[in-house]
Amino acid sequence: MSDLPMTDEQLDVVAQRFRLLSDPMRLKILHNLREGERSVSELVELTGASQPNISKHLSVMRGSGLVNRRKEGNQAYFSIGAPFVFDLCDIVCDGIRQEFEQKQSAFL
Amino acid sequence: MSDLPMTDEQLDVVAQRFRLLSDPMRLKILHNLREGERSVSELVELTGASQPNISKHLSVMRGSGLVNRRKEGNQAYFSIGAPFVFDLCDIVCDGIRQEFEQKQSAFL
DNA sequence: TAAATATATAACTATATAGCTATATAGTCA
DNA sequence: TGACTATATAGCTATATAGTTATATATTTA
Repeated sequence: MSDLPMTDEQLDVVAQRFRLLSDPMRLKILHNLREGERSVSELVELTGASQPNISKHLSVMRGSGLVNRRKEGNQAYFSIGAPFVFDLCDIVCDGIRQEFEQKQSAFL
Repeated sequence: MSDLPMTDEQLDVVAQRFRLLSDPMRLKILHNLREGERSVSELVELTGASQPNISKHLSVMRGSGLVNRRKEGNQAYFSIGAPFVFDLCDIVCDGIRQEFEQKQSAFL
């Protein structure tokens, strides 16, 4: 988002990206991929979600390049496709932390 | 989002933050606040949205500290409350750009 | 080949929310 | 005071989508 005006189309694309990251289960999946690739069934076990649910989230994220898929036998291994998501999450987490600190300090 | 496991509550908070940024009109408002504070009616004019719509978005973003409000007489001036949102947008925009370049290069 | 396993998809339901219209609230100025 | 302006909110509708169950597809193995 530069200082230049942005078109509505550009804003839509960016908003859609943020929307992908606005679901706790998708964040949970991404978090579990942080250490390396995982099969669908591994992610099902790690997250506690249903298999169709996980497959759907992976499909959506794959469509935007957020994750990659590697098929091996009858399994599908997914991995992080856009490492910058962790930068985003770190920034958000820092922001949340700072906000808590500000709220805390208001009571000192 | 560290390497440590995250609780479901933490994931919810982070997801909610991303959700705030997942709407084109809110991004448009934030973009228009980049150069400095604006009144509600200025934002109405700049964005082309309705006044209740703008007020609602501002209210939501204010609730999460994304924008600040300063009242002066009859008017309410809003400004950026969390500058890191622009870092987030820049990262997303870079990611989108890179993706386009990759897709382009696949046709060379 | 049949049975079992892994993943994907379809159809549905429930929920969240963006934007609308109408109205309320609050400040300014005659 | 009353008329006017700026902002906020309430109630509604339409839409998007997360999660479910059932089923399809595809691969492995007996």
